[in-house]
Amino acid sequence: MDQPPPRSPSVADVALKAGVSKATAARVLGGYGTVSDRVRDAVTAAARALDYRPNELARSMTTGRSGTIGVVVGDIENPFFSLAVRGITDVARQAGFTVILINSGEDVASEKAAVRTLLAKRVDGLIVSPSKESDVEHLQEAARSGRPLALLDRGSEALDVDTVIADDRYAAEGVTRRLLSLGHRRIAYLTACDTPDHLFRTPADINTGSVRRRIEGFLGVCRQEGLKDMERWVHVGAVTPDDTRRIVTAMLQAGERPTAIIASDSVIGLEVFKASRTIGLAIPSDLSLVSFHDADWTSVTSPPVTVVRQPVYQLGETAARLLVERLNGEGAKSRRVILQTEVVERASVAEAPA
Amino acid sequence: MDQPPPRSPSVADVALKAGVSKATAARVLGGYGTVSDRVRDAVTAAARALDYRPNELARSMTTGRSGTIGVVVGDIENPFFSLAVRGITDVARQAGFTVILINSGEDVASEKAAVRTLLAKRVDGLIVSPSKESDVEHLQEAARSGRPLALLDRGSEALDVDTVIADDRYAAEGVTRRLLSLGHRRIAYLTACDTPDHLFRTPADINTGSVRRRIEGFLGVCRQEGLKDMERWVHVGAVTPDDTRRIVTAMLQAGERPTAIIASDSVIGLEVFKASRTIGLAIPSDLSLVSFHDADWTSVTSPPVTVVRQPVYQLGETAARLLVERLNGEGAKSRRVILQTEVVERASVAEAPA
DNA sequence: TTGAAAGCGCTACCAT
DNA sequence: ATGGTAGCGCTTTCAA
Repeated sequence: MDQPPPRSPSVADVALKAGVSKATAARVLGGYGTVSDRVRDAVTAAARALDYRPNELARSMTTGRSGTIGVVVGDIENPFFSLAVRGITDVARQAGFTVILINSGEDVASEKAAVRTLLAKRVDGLIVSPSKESDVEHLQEAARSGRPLALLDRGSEALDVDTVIADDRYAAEGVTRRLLSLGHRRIAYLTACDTPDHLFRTPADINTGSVRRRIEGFLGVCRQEGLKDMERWVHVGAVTPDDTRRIVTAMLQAGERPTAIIASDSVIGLEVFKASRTIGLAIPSDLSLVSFHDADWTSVTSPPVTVVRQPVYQLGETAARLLVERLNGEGAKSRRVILQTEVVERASVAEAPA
Repeated sequence: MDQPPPRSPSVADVALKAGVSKATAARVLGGYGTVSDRVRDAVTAAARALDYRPNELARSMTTGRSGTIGVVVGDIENPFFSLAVRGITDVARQAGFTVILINSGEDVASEKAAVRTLLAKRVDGLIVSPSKESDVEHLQEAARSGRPLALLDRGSEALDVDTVIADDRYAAEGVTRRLLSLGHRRIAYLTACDTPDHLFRTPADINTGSVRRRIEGFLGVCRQEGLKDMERWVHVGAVTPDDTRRIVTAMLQAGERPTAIIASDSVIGLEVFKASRTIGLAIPSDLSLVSFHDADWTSVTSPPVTVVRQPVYQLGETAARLLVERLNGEGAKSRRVILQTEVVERASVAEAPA
């Protein structure tokens, strides 16, 4: 009548019940080696009777593979990342891997902790969307530890690892040229990336690779067209919707307000849309708006929003595929994949007001 | 000059280098037991020199705790789930747990596989948003296996476990009454939940708890008001945006079309919005729309959409908190938490057209 | 084809 | 305070 410790049955238990050795039971349970049909049946029956469940932990201990990949993104709540993560999980699952997800909040310290945790849990590989391109020693370490690493949406020159990004610079250049051709001269770029003093001076201030490239593209085209000092139109620190609202409102109510705004992601784009409406500025007659990320709602607003469509799902999918290939021992040198974007012209962009 | 196997250093290695026993090194490395300051320093130094990384897998093997909780949701890409998952991960992280995420695609078979995988990986606990209330033996099993389970957004009478849901029935009743009072009689309810023949007959056809309760509320109020046979206005199978578009278009172009539509989530709501616009039906004069889930974009459309605001983040947060408490040995009997919703009246609802 | 035994890296218990 | 040692559940030689 005493309670035996409710330990779940192990191979040893199954072996005992099946009347074979632990090794033999393990062979059929683990699906390796060779066993006679009779023994296989006996073991299978015993396992079923005992409701045996393999312990992946123990398996991982000896094989050295955990069947897990760690994913670190800024914020799963952001539709950009949730879509990318969907791409990752789909590929991972199909390849027999499971995904551990950690949000970094775009904070390097958290990101480091996340990577450490993941490494400690012995993930087989990592997919990281590094919050800072410059601060990557922890990633370097991960890579050196022998665990494959793939970078998502943001690269790093310093890191020789598989990388999947979009053609951000090119996209920004295109958008900027279009705006310029419509007569816009006061064009603002608004990003969540922040600097210590919340001020922007040079692209070097921006640590997020994808965003830095966009700003470089934006600034470059402006310079080409003879516009100078456009740096003052780059606004950083739109971290939360509240931040964004504050920044946009200030910007739009200033003496010399922008005639066009480029939003670095759909969450920011939405806030710009809201704020301009609140202030009473009409899009696109008073203000043109272009947003990165073709979020699903951007086509139903009035007016619908012109966006840079990024292949977000594929970004995740590709990163996962590269990683899985590497985990399977394929591929020698690291690959950098650049996925193409596309500008979806809708109705939030018009000629600059006189 | 020969390569020693690039095995990462273990406690034994650190102990050797520090000139202490394995047990002692383990004590400082694991942060348990007591050690002299001198020894602690020596071990710490050795660990640093060797770049020692604890192996959580091994630790889990002996402690029986993996520091991981498994989460199974329908689709992380759906803003509802990504927000709930954010709530979960925030709480989990703070409590020192890491999250393994699996999408079920609202498919019971996938859900079962997911639970099995998670159990095999020896997660400490599970949070599941069960795709079917009726089909829960795998969850029963999980619960019986001694690993705590918490249900998210959907309950099950059959399962005596911690559950966090919203007051769906109440919300649906309120929305229905409001519509009725505005003269609507042809009110459609549109959900992603599907039935084998894609036809709805009775709430018992709907296996997703939250949705079934809403439909019961909807139907109940209608019946109360003397409307009969409202079952024919319940449409199922709006799984993908394409499905939704097809269903909505057919419904709106039928001889007797609804004057109001209740969308079961924001993804569906968005599609209804798009489709009605495509068809040329004006919201709210020709068609009233109410959507569940106060997605961020619902306030910027023209007209803005009236929604049932669910405390989605808190749903996840609470589920995680209940689970963590249970993991810490607190709480005896299972708790069911019902979070309140709120109808946010915007401008997509008006009197029924004559 | 099957079995015995070593060991993965760690914790935990019992001595000292 | 420190060390010895027995496992955790599995895979993997090596023999038989």
